[in-house]
Amino acid sequence: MTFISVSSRLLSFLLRRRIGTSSCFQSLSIGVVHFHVNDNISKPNSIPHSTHSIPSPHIKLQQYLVQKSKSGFDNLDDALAVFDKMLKLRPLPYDFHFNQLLTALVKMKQYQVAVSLFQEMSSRKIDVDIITFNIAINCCCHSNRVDYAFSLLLSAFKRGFVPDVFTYTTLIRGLLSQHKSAEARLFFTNLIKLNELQPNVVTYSTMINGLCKTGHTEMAIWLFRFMEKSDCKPNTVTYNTVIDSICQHGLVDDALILQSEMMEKGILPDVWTYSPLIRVLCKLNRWEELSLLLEQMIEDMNISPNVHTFTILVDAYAKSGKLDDAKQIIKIMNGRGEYPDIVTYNSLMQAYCSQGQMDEAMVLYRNMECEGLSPTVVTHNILLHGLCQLGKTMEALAFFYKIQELGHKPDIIIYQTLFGGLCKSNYVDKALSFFQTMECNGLIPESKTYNIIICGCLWNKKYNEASKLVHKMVDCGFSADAITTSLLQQILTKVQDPTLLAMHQKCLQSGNYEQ
DNA sequence: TCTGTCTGAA
Repeated sequence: MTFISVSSRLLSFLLRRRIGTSSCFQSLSIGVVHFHVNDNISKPNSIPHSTHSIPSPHIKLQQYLVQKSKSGFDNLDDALAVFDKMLKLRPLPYDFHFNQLLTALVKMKQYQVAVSLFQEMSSRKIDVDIITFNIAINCCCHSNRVDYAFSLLLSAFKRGFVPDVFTYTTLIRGLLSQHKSAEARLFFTNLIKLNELQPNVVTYSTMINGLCKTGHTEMAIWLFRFMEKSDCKPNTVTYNTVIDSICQHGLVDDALILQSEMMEKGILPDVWTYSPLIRVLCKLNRWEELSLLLEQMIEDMNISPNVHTFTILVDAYAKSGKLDDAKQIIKIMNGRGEYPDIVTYNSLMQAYCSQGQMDEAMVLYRNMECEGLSPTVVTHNILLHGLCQLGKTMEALAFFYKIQELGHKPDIIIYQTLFGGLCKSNYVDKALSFFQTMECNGLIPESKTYNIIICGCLWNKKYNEASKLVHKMVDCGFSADAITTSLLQQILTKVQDPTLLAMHQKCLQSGNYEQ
């Protein structure tokens, strides 16, 4: 089956299933919370089961915090104002309330603020429990301060708290997110050996994900199989983690087998299970299987694609030159209440650019801003690349300056695109001068950066500049890629220049060609 | 009230 027939089948299928937008955006306005301040600083030791004995401001606070810990505060100042009021409230709110406030901050990803509030609570000797510690430890890990997280573990011990499975799972994730996978593995196994940790499905899934992400896929699969034999069975998240990792390695058949396995065991897949599979099937041009999988997902399993899933499809259509189908997908998304975001638009913009429809891409770029979507460095790179591909080098250069005027900092990929465009139009001197600017701006060239500009120099017969850059590149631990090497060899068949020969020698010495 | 996948674009 061809991509075209799958695409029309899929489109009509999605159109048939079009649903209205969700009407669940009800206002959840909460009245102003009034706090009373008195001088009674006594605090009950345990949370009463009946609300009769709880002062009214505490009940309001509880209701407010329950809602805010689910939805998050509108802004940080509101959260801080509530914290200040809580500090003045007498009797002091329960640790439970402070935990809810900290949880709300976590929802807002205000990890460092949460840690500051925890410190403030500690300095004021406000009662906390192991959950407060767990939240603070988690915040440290999210702020890449796993060292501080461990020092909090130590203070928890000192204060007589017994760390639980949440504490240890959080710390294991912290270590893994800091690429300390050996330490995480040691910590995990030692805790089990010492009987300090009875891992639950989250602990195992965390460990498996960390192993996958740090390149220890085999170990991850071993742990996954071990789990299957244990009392703690893998759940949807565990399967999703492993399926995603297998897909990342392009082993879609293994991933599909695992997906069937989970369904046979009665573990329900979700949108996270399907998205990596859809992505890899698109990438491998296995359209027929893609179509079947989408049908299974939407019709059999009643799982609705989300913005990520749709973007994978938009991107697949865009990359196959099916611009109309990509646009059709966006219409379907709107109809289903899944609104395209910046990533979706970037894919669409790329489709316009690859079709040479730069004007359309620019219109989309401007409209997008009207819709409140802010362009990213990726957006700018797509447009810059589009202009360079069309040979509109001066326009590309103007665009490059304009985005900086608008306050966007170019990244290494933007510079690479620019170098490629300039070299292609024989403005290699300009490229070399931008290369210097780039380095002055603190951006460190990567292998690809060097290779692009070296090729540019070679094309333009700037052999001395090319030679200097080859030496610099090799000294930085990079090597010539296949394109640079073959270009060099091609030139050498015609020109027997000693600089070129030395350069070629240097390239050969630098190890395997990077593909 | 606390822990996990968070997938999509250059």
